[in-house]
This record gives sequence, structure tokens and C-alpha cells, in this order.
Amino acid sequence: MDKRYDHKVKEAEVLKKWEDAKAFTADPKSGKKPYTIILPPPNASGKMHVGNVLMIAIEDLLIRWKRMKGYEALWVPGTDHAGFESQTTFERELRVKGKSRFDYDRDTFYKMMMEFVLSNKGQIEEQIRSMGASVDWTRYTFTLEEKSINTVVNTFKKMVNEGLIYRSDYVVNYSFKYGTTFSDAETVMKEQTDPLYYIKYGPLTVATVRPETKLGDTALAVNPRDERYKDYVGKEIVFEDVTGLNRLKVIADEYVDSAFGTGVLKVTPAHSKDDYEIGLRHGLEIKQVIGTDGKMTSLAGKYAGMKVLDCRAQIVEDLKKLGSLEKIDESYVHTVPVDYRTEDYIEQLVIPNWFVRVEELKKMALDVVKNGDVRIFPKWQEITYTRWVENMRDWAISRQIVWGIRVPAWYNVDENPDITVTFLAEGEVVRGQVSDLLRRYDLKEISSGLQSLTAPNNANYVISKESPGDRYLPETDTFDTWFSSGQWPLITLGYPDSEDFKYFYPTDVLETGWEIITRWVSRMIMFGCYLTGKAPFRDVYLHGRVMAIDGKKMSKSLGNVINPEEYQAEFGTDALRMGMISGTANGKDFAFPRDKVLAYRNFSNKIWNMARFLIMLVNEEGLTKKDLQDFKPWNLQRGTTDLEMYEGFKKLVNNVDKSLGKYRFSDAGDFIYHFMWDELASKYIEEVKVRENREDKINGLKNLAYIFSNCLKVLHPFMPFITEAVWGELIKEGLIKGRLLAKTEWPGV
RNA sequence: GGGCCUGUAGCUCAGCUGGUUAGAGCGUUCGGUUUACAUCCGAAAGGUCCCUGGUUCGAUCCCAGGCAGGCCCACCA
Repeated sequence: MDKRYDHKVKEAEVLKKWEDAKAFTADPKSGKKPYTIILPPPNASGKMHVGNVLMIAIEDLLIRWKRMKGYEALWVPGTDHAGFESQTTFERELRVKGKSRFDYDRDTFYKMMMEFVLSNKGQIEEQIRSMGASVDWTRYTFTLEEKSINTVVNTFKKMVNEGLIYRSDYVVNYSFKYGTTFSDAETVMKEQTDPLYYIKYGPLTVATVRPETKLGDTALAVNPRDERYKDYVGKEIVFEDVTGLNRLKVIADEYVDSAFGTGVLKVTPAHSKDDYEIGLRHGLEIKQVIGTDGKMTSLAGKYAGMKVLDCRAQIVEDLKKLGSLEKIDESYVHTVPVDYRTEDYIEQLVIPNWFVRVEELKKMALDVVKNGDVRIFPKWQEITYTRWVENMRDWAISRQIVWGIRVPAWYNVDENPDITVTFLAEGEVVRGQVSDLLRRYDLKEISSGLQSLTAPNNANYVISKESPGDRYLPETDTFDTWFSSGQWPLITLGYPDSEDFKYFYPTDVLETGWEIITRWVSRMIMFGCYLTGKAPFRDVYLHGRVMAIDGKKMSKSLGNVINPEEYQAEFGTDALRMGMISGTANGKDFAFPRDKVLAYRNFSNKIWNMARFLIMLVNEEGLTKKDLQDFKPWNLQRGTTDLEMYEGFKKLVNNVDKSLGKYRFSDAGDFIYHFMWDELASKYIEEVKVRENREDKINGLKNLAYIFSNCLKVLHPFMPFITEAVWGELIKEGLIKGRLLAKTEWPGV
């Protein structure tokens, strides 16, 4: 046995052993009880971060534990195409080469993206492997492979047939920069200071930060109880506006806060969610003055074609000339929605989108949690979940990006002459209504150069994965990432009729970071309930976010990002895994526990040396294989430290089982650490080695060998590499028989 | 504006349904080559458990209020 434990060498050897033995391939015909975890798929083109390490450490711990406890344990690995994020990264690379996505048609761009992602995909897979994750690679799934697309398309079809899908003009969060819609979950509110303009509308004055949207005003609103404006309600006011003589109706709506500004609100249904809803209540016209290109539309009259901010400046000028600008409050602080990743500006726009009606799905998703079919750990996160699901509005599932699963709709160009398309014809971007374009271009030309298509809400469409005929153009929107990843447990297990699905579904635990409980967990529960009638997992365990060593959020600009590979290389994978596990207990965010990683590196060394010493003593006393393997600790004499140690070990196993059952990972780890180090090494070994009576000493050694090797089993799910390596050494020296520790049974006590 | 979480040794964190000297790792101090391990062994110092009040025989743990930090949700133009 080597004098030192060289984790780099040993980890590689152990990995090879597991792989050669195909140790983690699960069998639905095993006849055992299944235990299943689906790995939350990391970004396929990304790199592993410390959060992934914690996730893998926890899930591997559970899986290895249950596997040893006699379950047929399945852990399904996968990677995510990460629609928006990957496309953003890729476009950044294109920009370096002086290109952009507008230089390519949709199909070409998609293929380039696929190549880009596939070329990067190996890295994260290798990193998962290097962590010692006992995943079943034979079941590896990528979110954009055929299997995934088929499931998603079928689900969509079913939802369309059951009336759960509709198309609507709806105010969505739209990013001009990325040219796509964002879901509410992808935006955050940011505080900023903007001028608040007080603008005269005839006898009334309205306060607004966005004068340019006045071009889309279709009413003025006041609170029904506001005495000041009582007489105006229901009347039409006529006034000189920047576009000439204008007339607007004054309506009364509870939404209006009399205390804000002047108590009069200009209603712009096309460019504000709230106004949109007021508009619905009062049957107001929707006048869209800002287009998806970030410029004013033709409805903006003389301002058409101007960029939003230029238009704002011009309107302010024009209002001044007109004498309609009462005053400007320069220090107005308010919150605006921005892109949660980049904090980029988000515009609220009305565009046709695909929606899911969530009323029914919400109910199912709430019920399974309320009635305890799904248990959330830590328990208090249940409140976050329930509140969010209760308040969920219909879900906009279409995204105007290429990298994702295309919404499988097709439009017949003859039936829908008014769809707008953008396509590439001999290097030129052409945009227009399809009926016009068909006079100049062949449909094949449009189809092959297609970049994007916008169909009106009432367009006829056919749902199909492949083109239904010659005269069709495809929808170019793709699904929101969460629409497909919400079906991940179903996709990976081969819903609806595979052997795996029947045996392994529903899964046992979903383990992930709390920050995606709303975005992801809720959607998985919805889809699981909707499609199978059962929630996709029994327990949800939410871990906290790993902060930098200084306790702050990791960020490149602060330079405090922790690269797990460095720790893996320096301290060993086991130490990194267990250090992180023992650094957190109840799902709270926590600072990266560097000291704990160090402590468990030392622990690895301790274990290695305990084994060396044990082997040395055994050889010294000339104990044979038979001596050791025939040893029965339950025959030990009462009142001896030997029996005491054995009892201590039994208690340890008990404590570990209990803690793991309650998802108290760090407790379980602490129990083992202290038993092995303080009890077994510092007390027991020290005591046995100086025993005078040879028979006592031999008995002690037998017992020591027994307890130590069984401790390796209990420690294995936490620190799989060193335990497997030492286990191999014990076999080699004849102290135990067996083969792989990973496939050994948990000690029965 | 609503809601959630946190505040325990120098640092990072445990402390399960309230009960004798409040724990761990790291750090600090002192002392150690005794059949493995200096990534080790032995010992020690270090805490008004954020503050105030309440419930209780008894509170770090329960309740109320406050202070401080973090997060989530929300339509105030």
C-alpha cells in the first residue's frame, strides 16, 4: 500500500473500475424496489460551477446510499440546451467574427448552434464523471435530442386538442436587444430615477415617465370615488395634442390611485400590462405605437420610424412648444422591469404569442403539495411555492429565438395571406406580407431563407412535427425552455409506455437549488400531474446557493468566483464533495466552506493511514483471511471495549440512516467523521495496539478490521473514491472478500 | 406595499419537539518523532447564544416588539 494517498491517481483508477463493471446501469427487471433521481440538467455548453458540485454530491449521496440499501437505484444524467443563454453566448462569438444571426436563415443558424453546443458538451459530461457521480450514462439525455422533441411536440398537440393552448395578443415583456419575449420569471424589478412629466390633456393633467406612449393612448382614467374629476367621467375631452386635435374618453376605474401624481391616468393598452387590463374592462382600442424593432410604428403618425428614446425627446420638445408640459419632476424614483440576467431594458409590447391556460394545471399543482403527495424540504419553501403557483397567470410559452424546440405549427400561405415573414434572399434580408412577397418570390425561396414569421392571432394553423404540405410555412417561435424542461422527468424516463417509465416513474427525489422552485419545479409538477395524473416526484429537496468565501454572491466583476476544479485538484474530489455537504444544513445560502474541504482532505489522509496501520498490525500478528472473515462481532464479551466499539458502530449506522432519511446530510457526515476519527482511530486503535495479552490483541484486531471495513461502507456514499480505493487494498491484503464497494450491501444492524 | 429567511466562539456554520459544564471545522496558544498519519497526537484559551419585554420552575430554542443583514413577490402610471 502506498505511503501516501494520491487522490489524482486513485480517483482515476476507481472511476475505471466502476465503468468496467458497469456498476451504475439500472435494470427495470431487477425485481427490487426502484429509487430514482433525475439529475437537473446543467447547461450543455457550460462548465461546472460549485452549485453543480453540491447538487451532484447530494444526489450521489442519496443514490449510493439507497443502492447499498438494496434499491434498484437509477440516476439519470442529462444536459440542457439552455435556449436563451446559449444563444446569447453564441451570438457573442459571432459578433467577434463580425457576423450576427441576421446573416443566416433559421435552419442554418440552428445547425451552427447545434455544432457549437455539441462541441462544448463533452466538457460538462467529463466534469460530472470526474465528480464520481454514479449516474447511468446509458440513459443520458440531451434536451434537444429526438426523444425530447417528440415528447414536447406530443404534449403540445394534446394541449392544443384539449383547448389549453391559445394565441393572443398579450402584453409581454419584450427585449429589443435580444428580439424576444421574456416570461415574468425572467424579469426583475430595478429601481431607477427618471423624469416624471406632467402633461396637460385639455383641462386635465397626467403624470407619466413615458410621454412617447401618449401616442397610443385610448382613454384617460380616474378613480370613481375621486370628487375632483367626477364631472369628467363618461365625457370626451377634446384638446390640442402633438399630433393635432385629439379626443379621449374619460373613464372611471378602481385601479387608479387618486393619490399618485394628479390622480389622472393615461391609458395605453398596447404598452402596459395594467392599462391592457383596464382596456379589457372598458372595451378600449389597442393602439400599438412601438414595434418589435424598437421603433415607433406607422400609428405614431409623424413620429413613425423614430427610436423610442428619440421619440420621447421629440415629444417633450413638441409639448413644450405647445405649452402642454406643465412641469417635470426630475427626481422621480420608480421600479421598472429589466432582464434578470443582464438588467437590460424591457419593453412591454403587444405581440401575438402562444399561451397555456393555467387555471386547471394550477389546481393540480397546488393540490399535490397541499395534500402531502409532494413534500418540500425545507418545509418553509412550501409557502414560496404555493404563493407563486396561486398567483400564476397564463403562461406565454413562445420565444422569438432559434435555439430551442420549435413550436410545431404550420401556416398555409393561401389561407393566411397576412402573415409577415423575414427571410434571406441571396444575402438580402427581405421582410413583408407573404401575399405580396409571393408575387415576387417562389415559396421555396422564402421557406429556405426563412428567418422569422409572425402570424396574426386568428391565423389557421396545423400542428405537426413535419411540414403538412407544399403551401405551408413553419412557425418560427420556439418554446420557452421551461416548457420543455418542465417535462424532463417524463422525457428522460420515456413517457408514456417505456419499461423505464412504468418502473421508475414517479421518481423519488427532486434535488435542486431553491431559486428555481417557481420556474422549474412548479412546471414539472404541472406537467407530471397533467399527463400522468401523478406528480413526478415524491420529495423536493432544495439546497441553498453557494456564495463566495467572503459570503457575497459570486460574480466575475468581484473576482470571487470559485472554480471547483482547483479544489478538486488540490484536495481531492471526496474532500470537495463532503466539505460542501457538511457546510450546509437546511437549505440556506452559505459561504463556500473552504475550511471544511480542508478538514475532509485531512480526513481522507486519516482513513488511508488507518488502513495502512491496520494491515500492518494484521500481518504482524499473522492473522489469516479465515481468521478475519469468520469473525462475528456479536459474540464479543460483555464489558469489553471491543463490544463497546461494536455497539458504537451499530449506533452510528442507525444515526446515519436516520439523518439521511430526514435529508440531514451534514449531521450524517459529522457522525461518521467523529466516530472514525475520535472513537475508532484515536481511542480504539491506540488502545488495541498496546494490548499485552496476545489473545485480547488478536480479538481487538479482528474487531477493528470488521468495524473499519464496515465504516467504509457507511462512508462510501459521502466519499466514494477513497473508500473504494481503500476497500480495494483490504481485498488485496485478504482482510475482506468482495469486489466493488459501490455494489456492496449496507451494513445491517 | 406584502411575505420569507437569517443574526450562536476570531472566521464559516451545527444546535432535533425548551432542561445539568452551548458544539464542529478552521484559526489562536502551549506541549509532543511513543509500531500509521505533522494532512499527525495531547491540552488550553475563546461565547451578556442581536436588543427589550413576556410565557415558564427553567429559553439560544416559544410569543410580542425593536435593530441589523439577505432574499422573494407586487400593477402605482
